[in-house]
Amino acid sequence: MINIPKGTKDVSPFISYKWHYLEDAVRKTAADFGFTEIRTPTFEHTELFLRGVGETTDIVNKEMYTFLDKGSRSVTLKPEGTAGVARAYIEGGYAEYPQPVKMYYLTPVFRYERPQAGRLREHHQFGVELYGSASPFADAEVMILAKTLFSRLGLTEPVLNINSIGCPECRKTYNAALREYLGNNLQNMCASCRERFDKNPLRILDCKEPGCRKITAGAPRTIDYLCDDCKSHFEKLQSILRAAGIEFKVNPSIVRGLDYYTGTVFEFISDAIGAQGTVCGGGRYNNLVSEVGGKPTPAVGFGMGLERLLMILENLNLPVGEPEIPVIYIAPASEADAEKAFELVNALRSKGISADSDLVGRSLKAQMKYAGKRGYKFTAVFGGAEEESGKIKIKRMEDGSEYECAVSEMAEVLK
RNA sequence: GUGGGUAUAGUUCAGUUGGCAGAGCGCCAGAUUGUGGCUCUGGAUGUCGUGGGUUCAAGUCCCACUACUCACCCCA
Repeated sequence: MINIPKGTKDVSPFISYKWHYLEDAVRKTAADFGFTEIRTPTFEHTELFLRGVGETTDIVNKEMYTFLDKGSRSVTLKPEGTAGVARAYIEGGYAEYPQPVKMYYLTPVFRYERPQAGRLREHHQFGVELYGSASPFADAEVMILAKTLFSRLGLTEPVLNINSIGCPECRKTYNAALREYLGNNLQNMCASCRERFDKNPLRILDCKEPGCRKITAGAPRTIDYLCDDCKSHFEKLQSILRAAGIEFKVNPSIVRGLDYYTGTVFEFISDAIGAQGTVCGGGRYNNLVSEVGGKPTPAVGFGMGLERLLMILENLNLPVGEPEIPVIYIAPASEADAEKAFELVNALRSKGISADSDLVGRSLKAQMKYAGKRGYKFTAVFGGAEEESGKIKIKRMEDGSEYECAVSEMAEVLK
């Protein structure tokens, strides 16, 4: 027996309708906000992620599925969706189309990690990317899109946390202030924080070690060191969100784990799915396009974990769609009627009515049992009597009521 | 990479001081020959995760390995 690779999941034929439900809601919402779909390859040159995501990040350092192909090129299964979109934006000359360019994607992403609740090695993300606008309205637009999707799915719960980590200019003065503050306490912090001190001190704010938390509790906050531009951008964003009636809280400890973020960062956090509560994370990344070889282009977007989203819906007993079962099951009355019933089913299908019939030679009673369990809305028995009279009784399984009509008119009746 | 828990039928799980492998759910069939859900009857399905050890005897005790799972780190 060969089993499924660690950290991956099948979507069985009995639950795939839940994914269709989610994906339909996602596509509809994205379309309503003026975003159109972009599809990029499942793997890219490794170099793209090194430069795009950042060489100091955990994703790049220890989580990528990287291998040499048969031509000795180093390629990597995408660990996130944004870098590939940036590459496509540059390579496809999207900057020559009317700006801003608003894109969304649905894609599998791959990270080599220890799986746990809400974390897989292959998971699926819905993401949006808005290129060519530096306005805080663009930041707000992607946040409102996410919030709208949640509401449409019946969710009030994931809380929007926002922060600003500043542009490279404010980052310089902030890092200096943070290092100065931490300097004396450095020997009391955990090993990884001591490492972060040199490479990326900002990340220390995100540490969950109780000892480090104590120390960072009074640490300088990025929002207190923003330059004038970043400050007014962040304030304007908040007033836009308030005007839109979007609840949020400013959370100075949100710093995000990807190096491309500048300025606004945000997460939608749920407490319905255990330790991995971030269902959506994103922000602004004005340096990404130039970092991977394009002209400087302001951009903002987010990634949303679909497995986590589905888990939240199920844990909160919210609707997750309906099984996709044909409208009607036609039962041959006896073995002799199998051929005629088979023809009838195919005639209905050719008129656009979804229908099924017996494929295993079961008794009529057993067929009804099957139809009941599988959840067909209607059933009808087809046999000698129906063939002679040209009439058939359509039974509504919900309440057992029957409606008689001509066999030749079935398709119209079922519509 | 680090730590805890678990591993028995398709699935959820019992299995006592070591003594014939079990239940619920599901699946298949039937309950006077053309109608489901309820009920009843019958049936199929096991390398007890793998390998070793102790013992007259191991699902049960010991060791190793593997897988799964939760948590840390980090992230969706």
